[in-house]
Amino acid sequence: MDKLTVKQQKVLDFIKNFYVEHSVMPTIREIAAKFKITIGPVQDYLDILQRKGYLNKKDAVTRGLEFANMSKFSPVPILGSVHAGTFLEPVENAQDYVYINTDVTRSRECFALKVRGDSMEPSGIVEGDTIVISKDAPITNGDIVVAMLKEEAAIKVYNKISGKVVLSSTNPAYPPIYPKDYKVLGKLIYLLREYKN
Amino acid sequence: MDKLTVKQQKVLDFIKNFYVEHSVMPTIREIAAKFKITIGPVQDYLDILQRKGYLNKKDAVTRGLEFANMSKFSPVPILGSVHAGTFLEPVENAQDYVYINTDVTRSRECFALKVRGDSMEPSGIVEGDTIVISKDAPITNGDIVVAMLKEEAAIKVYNKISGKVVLSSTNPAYPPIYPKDYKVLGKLIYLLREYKN
DNA sequence: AATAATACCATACGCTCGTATTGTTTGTCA
DNA sequence: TGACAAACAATACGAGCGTATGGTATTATT
Repeated sequence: MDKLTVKQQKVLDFIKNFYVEHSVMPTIREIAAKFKITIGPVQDYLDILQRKGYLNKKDAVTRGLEFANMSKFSPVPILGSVHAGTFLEPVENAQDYVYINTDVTRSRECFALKVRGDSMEPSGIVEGDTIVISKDAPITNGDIVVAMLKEEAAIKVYNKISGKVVLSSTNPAYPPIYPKDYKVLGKLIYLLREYKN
Repeated sequence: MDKLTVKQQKVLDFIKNFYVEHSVMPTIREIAAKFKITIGPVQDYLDILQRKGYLNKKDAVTRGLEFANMSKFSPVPILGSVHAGTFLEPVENAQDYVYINTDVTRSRECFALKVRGDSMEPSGIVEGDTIVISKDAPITNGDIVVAMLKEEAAIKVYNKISGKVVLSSTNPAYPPIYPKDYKVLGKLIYLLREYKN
């Protein structure tokens, strides 16, 4: 990536700060006003910042600038909670979302769950955590998955050993399961934990 | 939060999808075009979605819609890593950021660290996790903090019992410390973990 | 000394934007 | 039955937008 002059860097910094503060990109004239210059040179700056790879611009779209390497966030619905490593409870307010970097979701279909219980505690998944599950990521041995067992859903470690599927908890208090009927809802790809107060 | 009619929900969904796809909010006329209606009713929809608490709108700002419960993200610099519960290593690329919901940081000054080692494994903090530290959140007994001990930094549980400060790991392999010289760099407020393939 | 890149001014075009206003139709609920 | 909300049409206004063009002055680089 080409280096920027001091002024070019200042323009880019302003755009970043503006975006953090307002959550929209500035218009050309807003940038011009900030630096007390006319819109002509701002067009130059935007051309340069594009050419050097720091920005993208959507043609003829107001506030249509984009940071070249700032990934986008997409809303992932929080569908329910997995309780005590056993059953899944739907959440009432289906409008609840957690916003995840698209680098992580990679445009896969995802949903999120709240963790209840301690069945996965030894692998660092504890009560209250928000876990993001991808519905269509490929699953290999050792992956952590959410699986339906009859009418119950649980967070388990998936292993297929010589054709036989084992679903195990990392907490030894819960014995491994060799299920006849099961359906893997998805694979754990991300975890969020907020420490409150 | 007031319930939405089917049509109102569709409009809200379109706005969400548009945002995910284009990373800018649609204009009134773009919404109108999508539903093949005029801009009058779209104004009605936006008023309703605002009144019912799903959207905010910046006055007279093109593409100035905002999701009411989608908080903004602010960049938190990843300053280094905490290795094996003992020392802190600065990260070379200071341009590395993790984007955190401003609901979480609450405009507090924060930084992020990569976790190395297993000193906090029993409390669900494992190797590779990204932890977000607030420099100015109040600290009370039981909080997890990053503390400087002489020239070393570590993740520890903070407790002050009858005037005496104890810094302990949750992994019993590391004995608790009753430090003479120490400085608390900040308090753990958030944790991110990506499960890579 | 010549060339190129940077950093600026000035101005104009036409379109798109949010806003505002007035009105119609349909359905729901007290 | 009467009131109200929802869902739409039609149109007008002025401001703001991205774009384009054609300059000048300064500073590096070759």
